[in-house]
Amino acid sequence: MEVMQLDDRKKQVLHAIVDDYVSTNEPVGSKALIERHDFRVSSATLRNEMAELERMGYIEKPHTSAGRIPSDRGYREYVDSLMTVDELTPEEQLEIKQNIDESVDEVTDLIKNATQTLSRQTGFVSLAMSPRLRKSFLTQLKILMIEPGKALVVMVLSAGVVKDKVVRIPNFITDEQMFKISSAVEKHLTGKPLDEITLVTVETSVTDTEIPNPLLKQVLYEAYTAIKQADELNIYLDGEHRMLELPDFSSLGRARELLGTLSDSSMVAGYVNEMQGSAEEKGAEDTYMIRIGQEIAIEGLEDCSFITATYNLSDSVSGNIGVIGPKRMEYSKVISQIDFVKKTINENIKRLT
Amino acid sequence: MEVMQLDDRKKQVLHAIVDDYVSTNEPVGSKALIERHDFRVSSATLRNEMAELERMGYIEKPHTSAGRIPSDRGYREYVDSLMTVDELTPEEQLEIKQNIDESVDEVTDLIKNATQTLSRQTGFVSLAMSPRLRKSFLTQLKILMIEPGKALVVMVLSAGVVKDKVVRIPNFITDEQMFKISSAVEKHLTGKPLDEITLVTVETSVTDTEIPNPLLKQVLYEAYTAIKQADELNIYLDGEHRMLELPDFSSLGRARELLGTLSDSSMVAGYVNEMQGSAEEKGAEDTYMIRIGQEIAIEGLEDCSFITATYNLSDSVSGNIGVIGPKRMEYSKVISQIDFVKKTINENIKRLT
DNA sequence: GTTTAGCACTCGAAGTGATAGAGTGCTAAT
DNA sequence: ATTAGCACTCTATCACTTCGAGTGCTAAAC
Repeated sequence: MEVMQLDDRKKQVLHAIVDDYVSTNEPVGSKALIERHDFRVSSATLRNEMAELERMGYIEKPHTSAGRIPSDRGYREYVDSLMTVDELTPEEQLEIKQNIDESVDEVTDLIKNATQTLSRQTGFVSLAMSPRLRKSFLTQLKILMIEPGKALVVMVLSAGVVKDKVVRIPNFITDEQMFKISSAVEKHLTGKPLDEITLVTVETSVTDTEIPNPLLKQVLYEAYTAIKQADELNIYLDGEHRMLELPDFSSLGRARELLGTLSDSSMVAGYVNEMQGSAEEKGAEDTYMIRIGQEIAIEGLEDCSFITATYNLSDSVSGNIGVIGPKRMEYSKVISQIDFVKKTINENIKRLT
Repeated sequence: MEVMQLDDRKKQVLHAIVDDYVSTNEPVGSKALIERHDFRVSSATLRNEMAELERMGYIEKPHTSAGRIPSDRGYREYVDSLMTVDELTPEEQLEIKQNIDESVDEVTDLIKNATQTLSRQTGFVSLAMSPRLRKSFLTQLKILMIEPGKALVVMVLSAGVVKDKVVRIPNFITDEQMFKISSAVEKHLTGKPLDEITLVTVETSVTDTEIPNPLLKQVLYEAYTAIKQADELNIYLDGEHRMLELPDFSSLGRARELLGTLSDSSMVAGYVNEMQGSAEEKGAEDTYMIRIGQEIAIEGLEDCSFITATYNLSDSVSGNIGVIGPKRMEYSKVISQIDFVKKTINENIKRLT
């Protein structure tokens, strides 16, 4: 595993091996390589090159007398410097557009829709993270009485998103009291970003002395939980069953492990969020995040790759959309698909806001 | 396939065959049967009985030299007249209670929670249908302006359920106008069951002449769609991945087919709803619905059984909760599990309302 | 008339070689 | 540096056998 640049021919060979393995799903040998690509050298030479590539850690053998398959490092090199990403054909673009456009008034539905489309198009599992709203600020907040003991907190956020939550309140609170509380809280919190709102902020927003303090406190606490809940991250996964169609997971054991892992969606959500965080630190906001095989720090996804992109609700509010598929995938194709879906989402969001 | 009552010994034999097959997952032969149960006869006699049971359609052979497995009809007989359903043990009850009780303020979350628990306990796919709200009536309806061109319709229904929907409205509508519309609509619709509210009902609810008619109509139309949407049925499925653990679906083909079918949840929803409808016709409201194998009119679920029970939000508002598992399941156990989960749901709903 | 012992028969599951084929690494010649 | 050639390795596959559980049937026993 030396530290050493790949010369041009090695790059060519690695490129060819990845391409062939992706399309055939069979370890590729020196002879097959010669047949399908015209290298101007013999298979023996290729064998030497391949032996070297293996020593360098880019490819590996399933067993002695088989061809080579790319290692994680091989895929990484391929993704980072070998492949070229093309735009989708107009037909492919149209297909995606048509699948998404029929859509609706709410951003959530739009995203779900897009995620489903993405899964159908790629044949893999797709996922979407809800927008990270912590940077968005409150533009409205109303607490409506529903019945004695029950109220609805409605919040409108700067990104045009509406959230609400039913909360329980003391039975004695009257309509008028609640109206007063609601106005005071709204006045105090409007314009504040969600991540700056704390329980203290909420509690100090009402100075009314008519309402018994313990009751008031309880109402404000509930309002606070509603606000915090609006800030929570949600993940949406789609197309898990498609993984069973892939030869990569045709062994029941692998399939079981994979779907088991994916069934704990909160774990995946946490990981995506972490990835996003570290990407933002590096300032690489608007690009893709690609994790291959072992790079994914989730048990059960060692044979998968993970690609996500970022969609934007507004300047400061964004979410992720992406794909989990087998390592052996057409990276450039999938990336352009995600890219186009992301663009379509962004366009539609503009239409909705 | 004669029409004929089973005599006592045949019932005993069928009972034993189902029990053994369910617990061993292997076709059961005459010898094994003798060993495990003390019939006071020889294996040869059993063989004769089994041959007869086969002629009558209760059991079948996977192939010539194998033991017998129950047919759909055999399971049906077992479920209808052979098995006995016991209560869960206190420990099992406790486990379920603990899993559900940590729960929350909203009915939706309660149901989801219970459904997850049901899947974990049975090891099968579980499902829940949202409450059928068409018989519930509106107790409140408010239309809140969010920003020019956008409003939130909030509905409170008799069963204590809150629904809302963001709608687009003409930009020119002012806050005061909207308030007038909202009050008029609310006044007119309060107390009406959802299924009696039509577009006409909504449109005739406002007689204000200040607002230009086309604008008014558009707002009312949007309000109507919001109400109709509240009425929609939703289904929630959980634990699909658990099916891969079952020996019954260890052939990748079957597993693929099953999960593919389940991924179209609206199809399952439609079927459950249909089942519920026909059960209500027969007046058998408060019992279980059990469908076995081919009885399920959904392609891809031929090897499954389908058991659902009914939970109640109020007298006239109910939903379903249940399980989809392999035909080869411990019916009595699963039924008591569903029963207990259902009871727990009902209790918790009382607490919430 | 029902029950039972006995037996020939069937069929899948599991094990065993044997063979073919793809691929490799190495050596020696170009 | 490249290439031809060859010995070697390993898997996949297929035909073949064996084993055992289970059946249906017949004839005897109760």
